[in-house]
This record gives sequence, C-alpha cells and structure tokens, in this order.
Amino acid sequence: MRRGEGVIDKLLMKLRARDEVSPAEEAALRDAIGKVQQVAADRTIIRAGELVDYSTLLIDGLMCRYKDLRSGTRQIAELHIAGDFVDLHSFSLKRLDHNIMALTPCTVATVPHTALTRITEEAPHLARLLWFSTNLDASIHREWVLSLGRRNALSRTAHLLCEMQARLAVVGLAEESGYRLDITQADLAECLGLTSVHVNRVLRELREGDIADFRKGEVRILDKAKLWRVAEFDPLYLQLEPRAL
Amino acid sequence: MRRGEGVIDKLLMKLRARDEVSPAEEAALRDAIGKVQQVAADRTIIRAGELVDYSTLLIDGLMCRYKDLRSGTRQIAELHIAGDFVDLHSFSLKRLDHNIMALTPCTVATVPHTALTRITEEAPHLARLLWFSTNLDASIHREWVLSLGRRNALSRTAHLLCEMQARLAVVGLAEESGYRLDITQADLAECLGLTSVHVNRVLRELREGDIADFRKGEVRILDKAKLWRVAEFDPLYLQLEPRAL
DNA sequence: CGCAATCTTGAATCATTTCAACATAAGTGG
DNA sequence: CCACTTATGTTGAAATGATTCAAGATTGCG
Repeated sequence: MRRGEGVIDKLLMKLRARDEVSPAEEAALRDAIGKVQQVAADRTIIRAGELVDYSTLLIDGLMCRYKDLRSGTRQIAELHIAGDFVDLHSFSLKRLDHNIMALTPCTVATVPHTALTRITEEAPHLARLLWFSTNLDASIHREWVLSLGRRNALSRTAHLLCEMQARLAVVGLAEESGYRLDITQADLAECLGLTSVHVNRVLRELREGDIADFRKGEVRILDKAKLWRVAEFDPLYLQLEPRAL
Repeated sequence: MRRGEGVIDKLLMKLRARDEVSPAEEAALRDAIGKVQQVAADRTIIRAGELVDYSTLLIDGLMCRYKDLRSGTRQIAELHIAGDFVDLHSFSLKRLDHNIMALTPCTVATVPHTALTRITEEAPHLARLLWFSTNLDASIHREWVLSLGRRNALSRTAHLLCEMQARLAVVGLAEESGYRLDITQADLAECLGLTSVHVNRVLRELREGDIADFRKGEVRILDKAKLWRVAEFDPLYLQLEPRAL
C-alpha cells in the first residue's frame, strides 16, 4: 500500500455515510496520514496514562479500548473496526484513560496531532467531521452504559451483535445475514460485563432460539426481526442518517 | 443576571482547569450564549430523536442524560453539574440518542449551533476546548462502562461519590469533606444500574463502614482514603491536568 | 394535619458467577 | 504426520450478589 493509498477508504465510507467529504478534505485527510504499520493480535499498542502525540486510524482488523481493575478483571469499552480512529480523542485528552489492544492482527496508520491541529485551523468542516466521529464513540458508550446497566445477558449480547452488524455494514464488512467477528467468547464477555461461561450459555440460547449463531468468529443472523426485538435495538444512536456538519 | 453575566463562570472554571482561555475566547463564548431560562425539577427538556439546533449550558442545578427500555427501566448515562454543556454533542449528532432531564430546579442557557459553527470557523483553539469537553464526557462514559460492567454495587456507588466530588470541586461546589448532591436514592440507582432498594443497603454499608454518608442530598466523605480504595478511584479519566490544546 | 414521596428493612427468588471437569480445536516441534 | 501442548469452548452443580415483593417508618409539603 502506497502512502495514503487505500488507507483512508473505510474512514471515508464511514464519514460519507453521514456527510459530504470534498476532494480537498479527502486530500487533507490523506496528507495527515503518517506511517502505516502491522500490529499482532493481542498486542496492547497504547497504555492508559501514556503521553501520545499521534492518533491511530484502524485500517484493517479489530481493536478495542479496555480498562481493568486491580483484580485483573477487564472491561472493554468499545470495539473498533476498519475506518475507526481508535484514539482520536487522545488529541485532546493527551493521556488516555484506557488501553488499546489489537484483538486480531491489524493494520493501522498513525496521524500526528500536529496534523489534526492543522485541520482544525484550516479545514473547519473536516474538523467538525472528526469531532462528530468522537461524538459517535461517545454515543456508542452511552448505549453500552444502557446495556450494562439495564439489559439482561441475553438482550445485551443480542444488542452487541446488532451493533456490530450495523457498524460493519457501513464500511462494507457485513451482510444482512451475517458477518465476520473474529473474537473469542472471552473477548465478548469483556465487552458485555459477563463471564465467558455465561456468554457461552447465552450464545447457545440465541442459537437454540434460531435467532443468531456465533461460532468460530462468524456471526450468522438467523432471524433479524427477532434479534432486534430481543436486543431492543434502535440504530438511532449510530447516527446513520446524512446530515450537514 | 444580565446576558452573559455570570452565565459562563463555571464553564470557564472547568475549561481553565485544563487549558488557557484568552479574553477574546471568553468574549466569543459569551457572545454565543442565547437565552437563559429556568427549568423545573423532573422536567425532560430534550427527548431522544428530537431535532435541535442549539446546545444547552447548565448554569446551576443538576441534570442528567438518560435512556430507557420498553419495560420502563431507566439508565442515567451521565450526571451534569454547573458549567457542563449537557448536549454539546447535539451539535454534530443532530438527533440525540438520549433524553435530558433536570434532577433539581435548574438554570440553563441555550447556545445556537450556528454560534458553535462560527467558533469552529473563527476560533479554532476555542473549538478544540469544546471538542475536549465532549471528549471528557466520553471519558466519563467509559469509566461508567467499567463501573457497570465490573465493579460491584459497593465499589460502583463509592466510585460515583468520588467522581462527583472531583467534578464539583473543579467548579467550586465541593469540599474535601463533602458536597451537596440533591438527588434521591432512586436517581442514584438509575446512575448505578441498581435498584433503589439495593442502593439503600449499599449506602448503609458505606455509612456503617465510616466511609461516606449520603443523606438528604448531602454527601459527607468520612474517610477519603478508604472511599477511594473501595472505589478503586483514579481521577486520570477526569483529565484534571493542564494541557495545551 | 394529612398525603405523597422517599427511605428502610426482611424474606424469598432469580440471574449470574464460581468452580470444576471435560471436549474440541489449533498450533508446534519431533 | 503424529504427539503434545495450549487456547477455547461446553456443561453441571453450588454459591452469591442483587432483585423483587411487601410492609412499615420517616420526611417534606400544601
């Protein structure tokens, strides 16, 4: 992949699902991209508290933001897919409050904070698009707060399957009938605030109810209507409607 | 209160705890303020899905962002205090994913989105401060995700008491020894993903352990070290260190 | 003073965890 | 290519943290 080539394709799909991105803005984004690298599965690329002067765009693979407690239990705060900035917020937070880890082998690109500052100075509409992108992360966090606080294990699990379908579809990585989600039941448990044992039982329940089938990193949606109903899924929070920022 | 007078004081305290705000930026903020209004306790001022073309700055009182499920159970995603924009993110989301409600009688000011757009065009550093402010909300959401997913009821409750102490202190509304938090145990339960009955038991436990005493909307911190330990509270996520945005 | 909201406590129930054992799949080196 | 090891998935039974239901106490308010 040449510098900038292909690197921002998924990001552009994600942004253009929400608002227009002009050729000049596209060029500005491309210019902001620094080095492209591979990251091995299970590698934590940024640790909470670390000072960073660049953000990371995920080009391919799955990453997550996670926090842990002294006991060693871990909670994933967000799953990231191709086209997501995994830490665009480090631009204003400086020291991240969480760790960032690759769940699968990943390709990432770095974007220096100086380049982001320049965008806010010279390309305000593009800056608003990036601001939107961090606001979308926050919206996803809020939905997870609702899930963790008030949905039971079955509904919460179903909800995550809905969310990932919708988000992956935006960047062309999911069909109506299913998608690849190459993570373990233990990873899922860390997203859902459950134990992996219980996730296993819940997945069986979804399978036996002919609702959805998660196996070997592959999600099959057997009955979308039923899945949405169980999850009480309302995609409003994913902000899929076009707008003018 | 005259237009702009006093209205942005707490907001300025909040921002200046993190970065400098120039007199010109202060003036720009003041200019962005529209009408100032009172809101009665329990009133929901914005409903999920509504189109809005202004954001709301909380000047006095307590508000919250909440979502609910069909069953009627409600989850509060964030508590807001004086100086917080309760819905700055509506600037890029257009349709909010949650409701916003006053928990106590409140004073609020509206800020038209057109004024925010102008700030992004003409005052990029101020825009970055506002972006920071939404990123801080997201950071708070992530900590709540950790609480709801992995902390038990006692630790989660203690954590919320720590968070509110730290946030209120920034705007001069909390002492080391305690602060006013004029909400009911039922409201607390909606923040914590618990039932009000259980919150009541947990508060008793904190009281009997001489850790903290919440009563009649007043939090007394009896043993800060113990409270922080129980909560595993680390204020890093509140981004209290100064930075240059 | 009386009503409604809020707080408090006990007992039974339930969802999820924990512990433990075993099964299957995947990966590595001889 | 098989034997071995390790990671992941599966299931059952007992334990536990939080909920539910129900009743009574306290507080605030018109």
